[in-house]
Amino acid sequence: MTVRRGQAGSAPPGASLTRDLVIDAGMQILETEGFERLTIRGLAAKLGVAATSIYWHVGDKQALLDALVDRIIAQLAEVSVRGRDGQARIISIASSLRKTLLERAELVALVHHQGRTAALFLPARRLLVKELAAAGVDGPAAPLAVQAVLNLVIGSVLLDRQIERQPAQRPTAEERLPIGADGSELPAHPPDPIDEEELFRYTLGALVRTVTTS
Amino acid sequence: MTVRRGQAGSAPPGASLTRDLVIDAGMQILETEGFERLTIRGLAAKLGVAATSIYWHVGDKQALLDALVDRIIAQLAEVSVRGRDGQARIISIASSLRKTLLERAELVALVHHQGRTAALFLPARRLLVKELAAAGVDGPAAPLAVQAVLNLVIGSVLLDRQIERQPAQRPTAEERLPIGADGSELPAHPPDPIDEEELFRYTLGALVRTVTTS
DNA sequence: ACCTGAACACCGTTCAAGT
DNA sequence: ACCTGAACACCGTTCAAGT
Repeated sequence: MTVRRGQAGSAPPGASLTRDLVIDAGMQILETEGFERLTIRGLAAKLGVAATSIYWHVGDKQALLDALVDRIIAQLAEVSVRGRDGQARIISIASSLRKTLLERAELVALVHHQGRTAALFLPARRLLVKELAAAGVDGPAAPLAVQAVLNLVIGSVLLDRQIERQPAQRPTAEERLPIGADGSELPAHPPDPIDEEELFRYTLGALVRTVTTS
Repeated sequence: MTVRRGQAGSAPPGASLTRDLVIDAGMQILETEGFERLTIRGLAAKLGVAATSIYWHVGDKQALLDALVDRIIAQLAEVSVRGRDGQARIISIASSLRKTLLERAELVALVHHQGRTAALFLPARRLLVKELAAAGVDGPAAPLAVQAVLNLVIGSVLLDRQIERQPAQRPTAEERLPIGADGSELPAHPPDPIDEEELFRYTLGALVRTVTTS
């Protein structure tokens, strides 16, 4: 529990600015207005102080982003495990992680952009190593299997975010050709919009089956 | 073959500015100095014209990025196919695509950021649909399998780029704990740096085996 | 048709100066 | 210790004006 300031406007009198308050306000801008709108000057205005005060409390913009990413990673650290056998538990870890990250896909994109993906995935990595060991997977193949699952998750989240942002990807002239140049009738895009959830489970299932039976 | 200007400095006299020349120069900045250094003003300076001339020839910055992404997609369209049986050919498509994209990972990231990933993957998608059909995979599972392979590739490329950029991800205090709080001895990061190529082939193999035997 | 400079509304950042 | 305004070096973009 930290002290809260008002949603907008200048600061209430009596509360002095702290590093945490600055980062709180930055997080709020990030979530409500998006990354592009997060500026030092805008952040200062929201707090009712001069832009240079930000530098005193948290440092330059990179330091601000580092602090925000630290907070995001801490928020997204929880992973749940369910299921009886090893396969089900591994799939449950990956699925719950994906679900959590999808709800904050913009923040995940920022974490990734700042090069902190490994830290974001650390709790899930620990769980996966444990579950794989319990399922009898060890030796040099184990870290490979863990990373394969994590890659699947982050790839899925990063792609899903793009699909949300750009529901109908702008087709170029070439893509609008009704029939392939070779005479076949291959549609340029999947005929039905693909269920990303189903797609994820499909690949994950294939991967986990291989991992636990080799 | 298009007319080329000098590497830097002002334009040679006699050659009038065209849209293609502007985009050429933009591409050059993108490749040699990176996305962050690509500015309208810098581009104009490189061409020896006023910044406002860029607007006349190609439009605003979004229009410039669109044109650059179109060109990148055209450049990266080639995909090769090798191998006798269906499994080998599908793996060869995915691997060659990954290799091509990895050589231009920064440009791929831009394409992805601009929401044009689907267009980038269109030629590979066509090939995959064809090969899967030849391998006897059809029905509603086919587009799912195709997209699963493509997701694997783009995920691999986006992650690999991050690893290149940030060889040692900045560890937080919590990550530096030598031993897990539960008493187990799980290393926070994979003990050996993972071979991304091997990782990719591992998941791809699992996926293709599932696709061609279900 | 093509190109210009001036201007506007922004950025991040530094720094000397205040209290 | 904490906060300020002024200033610097940038951005993208618009627009009236030139030829």
